Amino acid sequence: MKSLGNGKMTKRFDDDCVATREILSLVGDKWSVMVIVNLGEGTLRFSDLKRAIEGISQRMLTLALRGLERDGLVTRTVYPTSPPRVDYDLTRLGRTLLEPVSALAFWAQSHRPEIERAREAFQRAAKSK
Amino acid sequence: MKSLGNGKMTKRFDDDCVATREILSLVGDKWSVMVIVNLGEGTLRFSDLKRAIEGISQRMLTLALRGLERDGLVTRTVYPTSPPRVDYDLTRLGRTLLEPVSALAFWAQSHRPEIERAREAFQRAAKSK
DNA sequence: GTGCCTGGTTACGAAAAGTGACCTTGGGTA
DNA sequence: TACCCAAGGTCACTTTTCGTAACCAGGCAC
Repeated sequence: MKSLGNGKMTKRFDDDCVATREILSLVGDKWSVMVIVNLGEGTLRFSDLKRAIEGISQRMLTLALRGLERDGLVTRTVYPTSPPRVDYDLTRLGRTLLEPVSALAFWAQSHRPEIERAREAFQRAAKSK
Repeated sequence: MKSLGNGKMTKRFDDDCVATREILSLVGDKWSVMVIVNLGEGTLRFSDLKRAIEGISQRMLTLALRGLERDGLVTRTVYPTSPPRVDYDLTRLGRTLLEPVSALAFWAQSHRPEIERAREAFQRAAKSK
């Protein structure tokens, strides 16, 4: 993703823009990111993930996992034991995503205070306006 | 974002999980990502962005820009000319986000074919099931 | 049978995304 | 003067998606 070096850009990026956006929206989903980061540690079961990702509901976790599975980022392995047991893992492709996604998560964590300050400042500015 | 090295993880990450998620959802928004990547090139006007980001509507661009402005990632400069002119720029903080976000956009572009193949395979698997 | 466990699915209300029409302020033009 | 345009929005409305709470399957234990 180098600069296009003309100060106007637009055109070259445009071509892939729609498709890229579609893929980004996969990643952009906050739950998916959390799933990927957690699976970066290794295999986890459905209930592990549910516990690990604070605030996620069963449904949202299911949807996130289905999406990731569909896109070939996560594998789903069912053991027909009782009670049933389902393991989730990152695929090779999923692991390639781990690095950029972790970088993003790290950025989010480390710049959180700055962002919170900016939000407060914005609030104040909006109020006094 | 290093491994927690215990194969279970969860706890340490949990603490910041909710807040991190909130910040990720900012970035995760596909339109915001596109705005940031485009502004990485330099100053752009509202209409430049609208043209550059294929498929975005006026309203969605406005909302994305407001969100980014609120979070201190972009600045908005109004020139009271006629017709009015509004410049958008990344802030220092916004530029720190450029690198991880570009990495992600690059990942999305370069793995697009793989993901598309995975989706097709998933479709077929679902159909035959 | 009743209850409990995991890993879901369904039903439904709330919130957000997305769309199209409209507004404003000045300038050009006919 | 009346009309139209351009930039950068906003508003009203429709469609999607999110999120919650409840329920289901099926094996085991009591």
